[in-house]
Amino acid sequence: MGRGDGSGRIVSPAGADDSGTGILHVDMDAFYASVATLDDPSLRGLPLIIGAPDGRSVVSSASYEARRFGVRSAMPVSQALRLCPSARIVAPDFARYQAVSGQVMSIFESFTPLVEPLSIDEAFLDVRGVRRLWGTPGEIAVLIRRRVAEEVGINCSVGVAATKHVAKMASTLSKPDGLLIVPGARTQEFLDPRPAGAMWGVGPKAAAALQRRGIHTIRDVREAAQGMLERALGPAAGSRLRQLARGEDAREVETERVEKSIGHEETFDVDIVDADVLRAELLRLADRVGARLRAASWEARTVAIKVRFSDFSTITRAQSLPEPTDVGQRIGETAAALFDAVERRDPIRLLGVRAEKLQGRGSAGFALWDDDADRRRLEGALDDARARFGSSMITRARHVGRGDGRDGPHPRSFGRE
DNA sequence: TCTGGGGTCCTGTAGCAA
DNA sequence: TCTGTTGCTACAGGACCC
Repeated sequence: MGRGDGSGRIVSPAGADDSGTGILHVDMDAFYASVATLDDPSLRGLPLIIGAPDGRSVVSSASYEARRFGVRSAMPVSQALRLCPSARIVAPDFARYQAVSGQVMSIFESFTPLVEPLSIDEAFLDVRGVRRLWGTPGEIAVLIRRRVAEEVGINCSVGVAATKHVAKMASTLSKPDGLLIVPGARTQEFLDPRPAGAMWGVGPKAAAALQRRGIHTIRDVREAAQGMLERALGPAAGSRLRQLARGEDAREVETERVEKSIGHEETFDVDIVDADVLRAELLRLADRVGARLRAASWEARTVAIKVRFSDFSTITRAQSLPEPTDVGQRIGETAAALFDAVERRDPIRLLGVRAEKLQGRGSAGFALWDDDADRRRLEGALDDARARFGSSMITRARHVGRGDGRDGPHPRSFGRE
């Protein structure tokens, strides 16, 4: 089956049976690399790696030409270059990806209002109610693929099925530039022979836990005793997986999604020991988190920090606040206090600050604050932060994902496609 | 070989109150 | 008053997703 490089691709013939379906999963092919090629046609046909060329960055996306060499997302760029020395490295341009994503999502919404963006480059569509307007789900999938190619200039793959889970699996199998339809009545026949690890939500750990119990295929999952699955994966995941293996997936396409946390983290070019430098870095991250909270009119009830040491071990610490806040200084003070309470003093490669348990502030922006004292305090804090951290007192890794200084609203995930 | 960044969800544990 | 149970919340860690 699909290994990310297009091998094992399965597509449906024209006019294939689409009875009993209604959910589409549309996924852009090698999205970042496709946008790079769109903007610079001389890159077409070349192995491309989207990522920073140096530091500790990883591959955000790779063209299919690069994937044939074994290059994969999330692989260190240095390793990717060893596998494919001829690859061209292209720096990511997230603002551009966002713009192209907007174009694509608009096309989806011209077919149905029931669009659930999953990330910058993929979405679920419920087309059950628009049959009279546009045709059957299979016909709509063909139209969408054509329009995305003609109007945006990039390829996408579409899975058509009765449920989100099966549609998602189908689009993965059809990549690149494919369409795979799984008629409702043939859902089980489609699922049964596929590896358990191909199921959405089964990562390497869960797949290994299943393998150890002799569960290799989705049929094995379906036939396994509920108790055994729950022991292997926990009660929630065990029971959910069994349902998915039976083709049962009642999740609707949801158009509204509420963010639950906002955070920033940074990996340094070199590991840092100096506590003052680290504290300053925490305050800088907290300032950015506060700015995003205010931009979104959210307040956070909990502040969490993440510390990754030189040996890659990672700890998190969190503390709830007496009162919710969107002020960077308050978040920074809490983060610094959490950091000071960490006893381990090994060199640190990454720091992160996250605002959790978000709640609406009920008003947007600075101007609506009615408390002048708060406003002066924030301005003072910002001035202080600018004075203290305005200059580049430490070197940081070049960022492949967000964390490049551009704050603002963004979809659920932005770093990798 | 040396592992980014931004998220969500789940589980286990501990403390607290009824 | 003490003990055990139950339920809730907070916190830490980990798996997973793109």
